[in-house]
Amino acid sequence: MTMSSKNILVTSALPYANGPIHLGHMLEVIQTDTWVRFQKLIGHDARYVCADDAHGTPIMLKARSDGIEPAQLIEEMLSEHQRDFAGFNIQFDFYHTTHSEENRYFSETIYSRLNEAGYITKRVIRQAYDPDANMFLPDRFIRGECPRCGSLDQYGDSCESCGATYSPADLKNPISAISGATPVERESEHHFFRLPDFEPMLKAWIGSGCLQSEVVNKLAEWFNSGLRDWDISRDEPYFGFEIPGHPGKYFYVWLDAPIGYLASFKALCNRDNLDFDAYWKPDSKTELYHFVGKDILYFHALFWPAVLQGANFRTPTSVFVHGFLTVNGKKMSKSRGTFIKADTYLRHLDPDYLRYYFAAKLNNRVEDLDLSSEDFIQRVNSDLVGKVVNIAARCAGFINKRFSNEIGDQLDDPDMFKKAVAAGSSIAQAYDNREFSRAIREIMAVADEANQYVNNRQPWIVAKQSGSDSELQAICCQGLNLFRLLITWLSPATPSLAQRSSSFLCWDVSGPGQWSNLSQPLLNHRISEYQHLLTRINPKDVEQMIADSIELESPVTKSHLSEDPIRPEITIDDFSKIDLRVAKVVDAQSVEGADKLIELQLDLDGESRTVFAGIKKAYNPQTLIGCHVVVVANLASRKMRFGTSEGMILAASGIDDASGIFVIQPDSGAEPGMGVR
RNA sequence: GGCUAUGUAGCUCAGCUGGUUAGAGCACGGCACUCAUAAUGCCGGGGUCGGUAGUUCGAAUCUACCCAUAGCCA
Repeated sequence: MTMSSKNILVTSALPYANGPIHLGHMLEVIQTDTWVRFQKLIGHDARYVCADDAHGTPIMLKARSDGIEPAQLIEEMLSEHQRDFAGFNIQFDFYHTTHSEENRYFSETIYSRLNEAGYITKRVIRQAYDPDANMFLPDRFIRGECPRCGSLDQYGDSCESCGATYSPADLKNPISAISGATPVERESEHHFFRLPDFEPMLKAWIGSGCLQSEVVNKLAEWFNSGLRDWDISRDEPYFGFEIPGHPGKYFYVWLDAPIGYLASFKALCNRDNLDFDAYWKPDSKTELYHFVGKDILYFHALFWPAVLQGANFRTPTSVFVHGFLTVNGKKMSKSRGTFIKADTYLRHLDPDYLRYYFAAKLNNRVEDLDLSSEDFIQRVNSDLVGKVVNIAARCAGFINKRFSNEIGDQLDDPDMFKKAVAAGSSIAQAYDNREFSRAIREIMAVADEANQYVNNRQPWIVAKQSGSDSELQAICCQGLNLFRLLITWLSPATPSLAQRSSSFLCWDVSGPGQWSNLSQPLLNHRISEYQHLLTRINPKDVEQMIADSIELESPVTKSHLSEDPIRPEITIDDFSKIDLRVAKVVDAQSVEGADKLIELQLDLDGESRTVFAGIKKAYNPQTLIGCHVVVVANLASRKMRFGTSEGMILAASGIDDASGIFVIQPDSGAEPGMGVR
């Protein structure tokens, strides 16, 4: 592939700093890293930046529940994320955080440029507010019953059960997921980005032909339903950047997240003395690509180009969208052990296995990709170890033993080698178009030819014939040069295998521009002693990784008996002093001012009792009416702040009520007044 | 519910603008070889191309409807 060197800036979507990196993140980052490594390998100037997305309500709340400052949380996540990416040999030119001075600068700059150009409007909106936590509630933090199908405990924006979408105000019996309080409506002034102003510009951008067809379809859908203003402000308390001149108002995390691409690149420019404007001015000749998952296409293909244009920056050359990762055919799930963290993977398996597998299955369409354990093991073992590494192994022995590591001065079959080299242009094209699966397929076809070649030439026979040394050397030289081709082509996908191969061959196969040197075979060259370049995947390691990933839905870490041991022995006479009776709940009211108590009116076969029970957290008073319960009928009355309790009802619970409260009810047929013995 | 994708051999996937008996890898069966981490090579079995109807001389490939799966609906 011959072309003049291009300047390319590439990004992956910013991982959110409230949780660990998992294999879903790795799919995108591996795709991006492979593409960038390929661009460097064919001689382009490619830079790859990313950052942690460190703002927003979820991070604020996570920090609060962990009992630390948000700044500390995001700092810890940042180093964890960087460690995981490094473990997979992801070669970022810069990895930053959106909680940085560069990002503050660009967020403010972009906002003020948009504002000066008239692209910001302000208006008052009504929104759910948590009166206990004193904050506005994002949709996801409101839970209640679906207005359409009535399913319980659904999010404020959509129902997981029937798929309905609605606004939080439509939810029945809404509660705040933060405090449990009932949200109230409250007004607030918000800042909006006037997206509809950019419709012509966006259509032109889409028409430039660089987007995937699925993406174009999706965008058309949004255009058809009409563009709307985008709400870009949030009220305090919020972890993020305050909008200058508007105390208490913050930039919405989705505004400053993509701005993190500029900020991270700016930090790279500062470090490496690059010209920032050459990449970001409106008429820039450089290329800019964002790799993102299909879930965030909206932000990258609609808001982001418009925001950039409105703020007088260049727009992306393209946005490359990929699908989701599934594991063994299902969505990743913690209870099935298929929610695999990057860190867990690395404890059991070599990163190149996964990188190769993803490359072998990725294409340039918006399709989900399945990581199937069995397929993974078979594919990696037979392709990488059985085919590719095998070629080096079966030739190296002769060179090491018979020719003191000298590869010799000629190929056995130059035409065949030339033909193999020629396959490189189609492979390069496949890589460049992000059709990695095609690239890998074509590379493996050459590996097959190489193995066929060795089989046909039978070096083990030649080795036994006297006077055939130079023939034997040329055959092995051919094999090793074919191996060099293969490993160079594979190096964007399997960098650590490439590195080990480089030291075996004493030749840097993955250096910048190496792709174009392949037509010149390695001759008169000394290699190293062969050592195994890659071991097969042991299926037990995969099993163990999945076993380590299983998280029990409700881990029972403590036992009730150990926390609350059985008390000293009593006699039957002691027990018979307690008079337990069946009673019917006639009425039940929540007690104003008490967060635990319900006031119950009980009927004991004509006798009426008022009992206060500490079960409000677990029971809705209405649902108790009509139930039969067990009451301690001869317990001395007790005066309480809210009235006198004439008895006590029985309920089961753990020592601290955290694992629930369960009222004891007699089996059907029991009548009020019956004794319990 | 609306929209956008996807559905090809046991598994993972190729099949470009419709054109001869539908392909590859892995898995499976047989043979060969022994240089190589039992790796490699050769041969073979296996699919009514999600379903139905239609357009066409001809459809896995185009159209409509249906089924299943995934996602989006700010």
